[in-house]
Amino acid sequence: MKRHPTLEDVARSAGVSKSTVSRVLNNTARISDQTRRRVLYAARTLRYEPNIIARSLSKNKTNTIGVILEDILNPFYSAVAKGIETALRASGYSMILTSSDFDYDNEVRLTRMLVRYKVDGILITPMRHDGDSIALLKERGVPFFILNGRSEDREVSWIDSDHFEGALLAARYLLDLGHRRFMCLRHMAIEGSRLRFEGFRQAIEKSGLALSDQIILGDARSRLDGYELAGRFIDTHGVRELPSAVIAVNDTVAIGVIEALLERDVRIPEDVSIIGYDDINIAGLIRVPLTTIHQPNFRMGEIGASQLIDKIERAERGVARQFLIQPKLVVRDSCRRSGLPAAESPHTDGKQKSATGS
Amino acid sequence: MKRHPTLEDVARSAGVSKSTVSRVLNNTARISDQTRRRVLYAARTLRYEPNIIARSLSKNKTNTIGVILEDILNPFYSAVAKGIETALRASGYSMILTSSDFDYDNEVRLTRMLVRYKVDGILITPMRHDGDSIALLKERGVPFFILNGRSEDREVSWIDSDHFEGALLAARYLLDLGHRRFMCLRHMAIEGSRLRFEGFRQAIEKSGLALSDQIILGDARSRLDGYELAGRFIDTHGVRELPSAVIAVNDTVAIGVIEALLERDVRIPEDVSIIGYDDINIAGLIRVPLTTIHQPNFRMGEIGASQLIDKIERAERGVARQFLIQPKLVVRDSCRRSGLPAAESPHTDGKQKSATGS
DNA sequence: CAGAATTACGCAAACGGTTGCACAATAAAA
DNA sequence: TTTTATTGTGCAACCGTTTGCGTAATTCTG
Repeated sequence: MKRHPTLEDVARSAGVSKSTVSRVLNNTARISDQTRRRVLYAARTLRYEPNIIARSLSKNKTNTIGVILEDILNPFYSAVAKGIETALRASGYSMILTSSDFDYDNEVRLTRMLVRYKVDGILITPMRHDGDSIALLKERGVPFFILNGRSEDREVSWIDSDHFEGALLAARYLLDLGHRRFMCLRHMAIEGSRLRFEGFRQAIEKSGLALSDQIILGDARSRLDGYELAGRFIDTHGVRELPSAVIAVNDTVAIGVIEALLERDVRIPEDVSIIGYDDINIAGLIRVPLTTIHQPNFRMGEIGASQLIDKIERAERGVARQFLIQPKLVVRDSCRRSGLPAAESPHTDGKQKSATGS
Repeated sequence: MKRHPTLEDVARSAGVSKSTVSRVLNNTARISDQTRRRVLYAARTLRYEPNIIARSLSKNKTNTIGVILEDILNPFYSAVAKGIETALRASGYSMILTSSDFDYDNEVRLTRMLVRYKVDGILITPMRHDGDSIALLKERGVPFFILNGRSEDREVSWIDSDHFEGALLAARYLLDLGHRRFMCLRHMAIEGSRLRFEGFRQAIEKSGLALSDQIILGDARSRLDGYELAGRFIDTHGVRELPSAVIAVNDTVAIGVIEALLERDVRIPEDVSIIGYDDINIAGLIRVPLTTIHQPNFRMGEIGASQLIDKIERAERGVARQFLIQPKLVVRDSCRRSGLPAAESPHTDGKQKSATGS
């Protein structure tokens, strides 16, 4: 087992004390040119690399931030992670990336782990804003920032898209296209997803329809969930029971649904319209280019990371900041007017973004 | 600034020494039931969380492994990362995930950073097997494992797919379909990608064609690269100069190419066939389900991580292991026989995997 | 019931850095 | 030339754990 050279080794080799070496390497005091040169030379020849662990212990600062996302396999979160990494790297931080896999206990466990690692701050997509994770962070005074979620507490900072509004946009769009019966794939364990469902419900009820007439399938978070839930529905109720439109809690679920439908020879959008949420980068590239609700994924990661760093470095002095992103409807090819014969599709070229006239 | 409770605090509160607390918490010595209870009680009420940094320094073990991938945005690597995380979590390790963005200097910088962090081991997708990253790791005796790459050194462990063979499969498949002129999007900065190009070259030359007759576009690694390179080609040379088939260094590039072609009203596969590499999870779901070469992404991450842990925990005793994965051709809808009029497409349902009869 | 073995716990050093303070050597001021 | 300020460096404590060693108290043995 080779031992890595330490400050002590460098000091010995340069004939000075540890403190001097430390000060030279960190440029933290006036050192004579002669010693400086000697120290640098020794450090270089020994290929000295400072032990960050020791430094962290001593300075009580790790220059590491912890990230807890719900699912790193979801392209939406990949992009968020990328945004985070970009911002962090620019400020000299690195990240410990973890994924709760939509499991609350996991999330709490990971939070505890990161606290133990003494990360300088945490970026988290919490499943509940009043859960144990947030509570622990508050108690310990660990700076944190909520991604893709929010909090009633005026003291905590977050960035979130307006899920409610986004879902309203989606539902209204389909309603405007004449759809009256929907299949909604929701996921009630996550706050944001619950809000999306609320948006859907409100749109339905405001337009005089009964929520009980809608088909609501539960706990869909991944492509597989969408695939299985939709597939099972058709296989037990038959294709004829399919409503004319599907609203999915996110794009990956939507893609799974599309798979299941196409496999059973249901045409999209001729037979069934479908709308997603997130606008993941491949949303426009799948078999049926997906109409969806856009939120700026990479940017959200970047903002979260830089806000967190701000908070860490300015300590308590800054006030909390909240960002509520207005989602946008992105019309592609997966929706069309209800009851229309399989004629002209409302194909729109490129990424025309527009809001429904409400 | 709140201070986190330390061993000392727990000890004081329980009326014992630090050592005792440590031993109780780690179950590392016989302790009387009475004291144990007192200690546990104190720890619980103080919400004590051990300081991993201090522990790491003391034990000279961080239980963290560093991961350097080329691009976390590429779904192939997302899946690899997921596989890694799964295996690590099962063994009580966590990961620092970083991405070199296909930049060699970045890779070296990140390696150095991870060495400083005193990670117990490193999983790396090195751009060169004889580069500075690997050299540093060897010199320091940091256990490492190469993902998606290999090394001539018998001492180093790696898992890689047989890029050469895979590219051969791809090229032969297209040759068998009657294609004679290709556009190849390659990426020479990465070893694996170079091998893929070599496979392509060999297939071309063995079948009596001239490499110089092929259109070779350089340094494509992302969807955007594919989109721009292909788009630019058409815009300068005209659609008529397009060959009948495209071979892309990976699926994301292939998807970019497809985008560019479709935008310019080139039909796939009627006008141009295209084949990718990696079989990322959405390869079958894009507008034109992509024929590609499959490699087991998640599994590769899992194997890499567990092999690395093995190496770490068994120290020097284990011998190096190499895994060469045989890639498979996955036929979907993006290729068809050359010269065939836009008639019946060779659509195959689902994910039929087959090798070409060579 | 004395001596040996075992049990339960504390002391203090170590891990590898950082940093406040002391102080010698030199330079500037009186 | 003496006093004072400045510069350059070392000493030692500290960050929060783990762990080898020592020892008092308890239990076992014959």
